[in-house]
Amino acid sequence: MTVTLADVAARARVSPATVSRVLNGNYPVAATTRERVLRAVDDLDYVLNGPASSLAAATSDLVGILVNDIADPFFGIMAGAAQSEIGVPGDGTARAGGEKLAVVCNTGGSPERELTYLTLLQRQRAAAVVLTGGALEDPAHQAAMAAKLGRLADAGTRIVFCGRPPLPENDAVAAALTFDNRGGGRRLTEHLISLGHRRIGYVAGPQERTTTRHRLEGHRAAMRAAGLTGTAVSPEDDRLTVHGPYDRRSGYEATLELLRREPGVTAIVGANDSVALGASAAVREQGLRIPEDVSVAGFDDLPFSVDAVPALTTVRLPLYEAGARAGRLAMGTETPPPGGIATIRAELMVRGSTAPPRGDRPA
Amino acid sequence: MTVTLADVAARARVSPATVSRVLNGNYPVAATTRERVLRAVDDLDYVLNGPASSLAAATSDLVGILVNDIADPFFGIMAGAAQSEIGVPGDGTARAGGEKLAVVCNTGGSPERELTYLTLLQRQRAAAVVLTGGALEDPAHQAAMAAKLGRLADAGTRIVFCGRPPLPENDAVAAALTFDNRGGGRRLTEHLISLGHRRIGYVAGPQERTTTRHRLEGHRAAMRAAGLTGTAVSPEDDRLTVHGPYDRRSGYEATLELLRREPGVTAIVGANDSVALGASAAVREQGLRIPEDVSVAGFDDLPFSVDAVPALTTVRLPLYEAGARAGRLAMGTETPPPGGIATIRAELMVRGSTAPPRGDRPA
DNA sequence: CTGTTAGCGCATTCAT
DNA sequence: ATGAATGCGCTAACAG
Repeated sequence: MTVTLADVAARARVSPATVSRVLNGNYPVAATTRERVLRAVDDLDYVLNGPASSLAAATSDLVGILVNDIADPFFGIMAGAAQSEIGVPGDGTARAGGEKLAVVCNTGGSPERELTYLTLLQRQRAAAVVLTGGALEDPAHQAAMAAKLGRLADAGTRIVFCGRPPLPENDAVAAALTFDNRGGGRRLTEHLISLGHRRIGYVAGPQERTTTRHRLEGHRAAMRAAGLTGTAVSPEDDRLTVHGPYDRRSGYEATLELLRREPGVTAIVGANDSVALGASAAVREQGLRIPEDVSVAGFDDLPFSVDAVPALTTVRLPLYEAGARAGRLAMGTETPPPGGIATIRAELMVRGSTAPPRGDRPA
Repeated sequence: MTVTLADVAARARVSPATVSRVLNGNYPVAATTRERVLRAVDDLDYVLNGPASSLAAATSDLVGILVNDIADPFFGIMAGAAQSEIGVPGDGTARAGGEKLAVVCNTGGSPERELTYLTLLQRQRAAAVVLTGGALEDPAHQAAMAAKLGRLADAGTRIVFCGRPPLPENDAVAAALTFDNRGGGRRLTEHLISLGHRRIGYVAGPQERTTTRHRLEGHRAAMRAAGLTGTAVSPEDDRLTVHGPYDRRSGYEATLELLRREPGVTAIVGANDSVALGASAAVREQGLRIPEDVSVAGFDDLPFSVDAVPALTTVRLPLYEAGARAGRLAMGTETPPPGGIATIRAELMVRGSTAPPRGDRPA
């Protein structure tokens, strides 16, 4: 019923092996023979049987990209960039083999689903896997991940981290691109402090996530350095920090809570831009103006942040560039950084949503 | 080196066939035997060889979800919803077979890449394919798509459309969920007209896309019904319409162009919410206020639209529900609508970004 | 440069 | 309810 490689071989009057060589292009074949084979492929509308090919070759052309939340442009931008480096030449052909199939898998932030997806990709004998976004800090899960990644690597799957801190013993991970979340968080809060803010509310991401912790640590480091809090996490820190998911609703609700706890806050920092947008809505709903009464800041610099009113002060992460680089690393078309680890700089973007607090002036 | 089914069989002291039956669960196996097999699976850390399994069974557990732009939440929301219905039980196990691997493929809006991805999924013998978003109206591409989808369907791949109009002769497509873009566009413009607007600029999406055309047709139908334009596309229509990609930058630039062409416009409609956000920025940059001087409206009601200032009047599409339903249709866990086609309602959301034009009052 | 041969690991007959 | 045998379609030696 379905056309096989043998059918193509018969029509082109060559052996199946020759057809295979033409399609995979990894072997010298006479030009005229190649032509004949390709014509037969087109004539018969032949499509390579991926499973058979993968079985025989003991590797597949599948590349998995794991994301925490596919509806969040933070991940969409990275995933799209990675995919554009990995997959699909875009000339519509794909008659032959060799094209990678870059696919995005949405874990929804669930550690179980993360592991399950890795198993599924292992089952498919994936050529590479890119893991984006922060990791869960639960020791049991980290151990399970390390074990799973080790097995994947042993089976020949190349593993790349993008926006995720490297594992302690990362024999498995070929390369890790990690964002300077701590530095970005610190510079952002330093900016607010230099404007004169002293009581700064922080709407953090979910607990036990590396991204959450690093951004918060940067914030607290800046506060400490300015003598605004103790050296350890103090009750004061806790009172001005609320955790929640990385979405606008969390920013909205946490900000209402912060304003209730401490009406004297003059600035709210969101763990990311979506949170900051929700925070802005809450601030306004309380009859306060941005930035005159309360400054608001975010993190990531997603495309919509510049269109917020007023434009959102935030920390820019080069998501597209990082994703593209991760894609090239997964393909093996870029040499890994020394030690397999590269830290990607986070740049402070000062815009209209932050200003000196009422009746104050910059330091 | 790598553990195979035969290894599991040896350890469990059963035949390979029995192990296969346990893993696929489609066959009666004694409880004690099953236990023994599953224990051996865990002991050996066995992972099914997907390619071998797919080759023997002539079908795979891969499900593809095609999107135009993975960085756009419009697609991310639908894809995430579909994926949550299709894949990954989330209990972390996935020891056995039967789990579907739902993966998202980013075409970037390119018709060639769309076809290439379909070929790649065909090569993998995908169990199902979900195509989201509008289609290109180029006849050559449509013919190529119809042919490709036909071949996929013949090979046993279930095909579902989500937010895409059905094909003329859709034997191949199991089900098509299509948004009422025309109706939504019409109701939105009717709303503006009822507020008293007469000169309404329209920032459309890219040419030759069904979504673009349908939304624009709805807009023009409302204009015509109000006697604000001729029955056909008139020069006037053209003068107040600018096409561009579905992003904020397009909205920004097109709006500057519209304000230059016709300073008397009192309202700008964006083809989607991102475009509307860019339009808002442009309007403000010209020193005009929203909605006092110029009303702005969008389409889709993405999560950030309610946080715009003022909150964006738009047309709500139930993206999550549609994606989830498409996922179930792809899995075969929901019966297709009569005729295989269902139209999904678009709901007008009136918010603060639209108001009567200066010195006017509602009709 | 090309043909021949022998599995890859599993699902599925058919037996029992 | 379980075991034995066959072949899915292709790639990768190995010859020539």
